Amino acid sequence: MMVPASSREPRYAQVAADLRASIKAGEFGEGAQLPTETMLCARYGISRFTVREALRRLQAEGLISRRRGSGSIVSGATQRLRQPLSDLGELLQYAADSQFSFEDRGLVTLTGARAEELGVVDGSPWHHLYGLRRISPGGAAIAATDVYIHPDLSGHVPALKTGPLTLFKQLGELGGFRIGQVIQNINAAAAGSQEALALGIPRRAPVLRIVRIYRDERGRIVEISVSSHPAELFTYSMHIDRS
Amino acid sequence: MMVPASSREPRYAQVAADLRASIKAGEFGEGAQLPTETMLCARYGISRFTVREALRRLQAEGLISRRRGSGSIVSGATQRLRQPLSDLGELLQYAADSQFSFEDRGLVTLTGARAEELGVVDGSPWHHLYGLRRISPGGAAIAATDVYIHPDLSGHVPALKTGPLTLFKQLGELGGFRIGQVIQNINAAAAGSQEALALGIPRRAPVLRIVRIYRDERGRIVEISVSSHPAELFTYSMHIDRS
DNA sequence: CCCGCAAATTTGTCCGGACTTCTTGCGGTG
DNA sequence: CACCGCAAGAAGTCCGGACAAATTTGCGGG
Repeated sequence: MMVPASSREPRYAQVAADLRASIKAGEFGEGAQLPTETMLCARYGISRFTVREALRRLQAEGLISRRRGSGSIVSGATQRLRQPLSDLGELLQYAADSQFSFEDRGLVTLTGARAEELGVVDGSPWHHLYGLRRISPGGAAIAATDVYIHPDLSGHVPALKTGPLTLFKQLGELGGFRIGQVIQNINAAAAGSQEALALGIPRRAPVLRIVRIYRDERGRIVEISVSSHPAELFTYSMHIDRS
Repeated sequence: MMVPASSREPRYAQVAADLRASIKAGEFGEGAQLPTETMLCARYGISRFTVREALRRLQAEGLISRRRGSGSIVSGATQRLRQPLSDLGELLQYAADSQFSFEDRGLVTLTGARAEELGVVDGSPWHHLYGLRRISPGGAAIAATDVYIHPDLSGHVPALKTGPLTLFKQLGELGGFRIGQVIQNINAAAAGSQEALALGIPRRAPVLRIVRIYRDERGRIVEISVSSHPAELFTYSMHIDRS
């Protein structure tokens, strides 16, 4: 009703987007109560099922919290200060807010501990890229990243462009598949000498290392990235809600 | 029907638990296809709504992946090797698999950068505990943890017990409230001299630092914990699924 | 034997309704 | 004034049905 939108995306997503925009525009301040489910049904002219699906998304994003018998209230701003990256959209958005420049390093073979760490079969070949991520094109690097791309997609590597688009998204469009799942493994490590040089930090300084394994809808590994962030510059934040 | 169970928990949760047990018992191997939604409806004598809610939970846990037109398949075991801790149950379970011993350090006042890091008001008082987490009672420490408890709950601190139960769960039972939300902030840091000593690692060695802010259902901060894990011993793993 | 199209299968979206459980506020009672 | 119980309100659970979109399967033709 009040949400024309692309109509190619489901109704609940349109409603969620509309409510999200309202909240971010300040229409509902921190701690304010959202309209009840019944009221939203009337307002958008949709069933309660669709309203609940939309609210479920917002809750998963940490934007609202809901309590039986009480209502839905907007979560405090402090609770969503930092990068959540807990859903696919946010993960892609984070990448869009920064610039990734890389160079092609050709085929490599992953073996031994390195293969096990990345969860690939020992001795398998991968196409290796190396690059730096920055907030602004001229600024300091916030991460040094090794990327390993499945050799079946090697042909598309020359077409990959530096910029705000994620490599995964570009690969998906070039190869004709969609993102299915991302697994993130996070741990601490001491910076290697190359990393330290690239990031401008002392050798063996602590870094946050994030290994992301990207799979398509069939569960096949398409891309693996290993990012090292200087300890002071990066905090990974996430929330867990009841139910 | 086939799931008697406590009946105090919703039907979809019982079905989810039953399917989870079947999968972990090996009834459906890695990559195997689960019965279709219609079949599960018949098998449990429930509506498709309830089946879908159960499957939604399993998908959120990363146990299965689903594709329109294709079915639900059991995710690979390699995808759930490490600690996910992406839902409340898993977070509590992780704690239950280890032992936390602590000592009471009385009231402290959090100020300045420390207060900001933990997301509390500058100068507010908190009840401070300090302890070590181990896999087995005699083994090496896997984490050094500072815990800050809201002063309103100070009276319950003497009743807290060392062991597998989480402090939060104990506090909830003592204070008569339930868990609502947990926020986790993860970053890398260099071990301080006290941490290094307690964990048996070199000073300034990299550690994974996890700050967890526990809130009750009303959104009030009840407990904050700051855990430092030796880099080699701990990897935080999580998955993100489409939709 | 391979390709393309149609049909069957399976999950995704959406509706309307009913009942349950929890919260909140109101008013009556002691 | 403090306490208790009750009623209204709100989200949670569950049902049955319908259609849509994506995938797989099988059939028929080349």
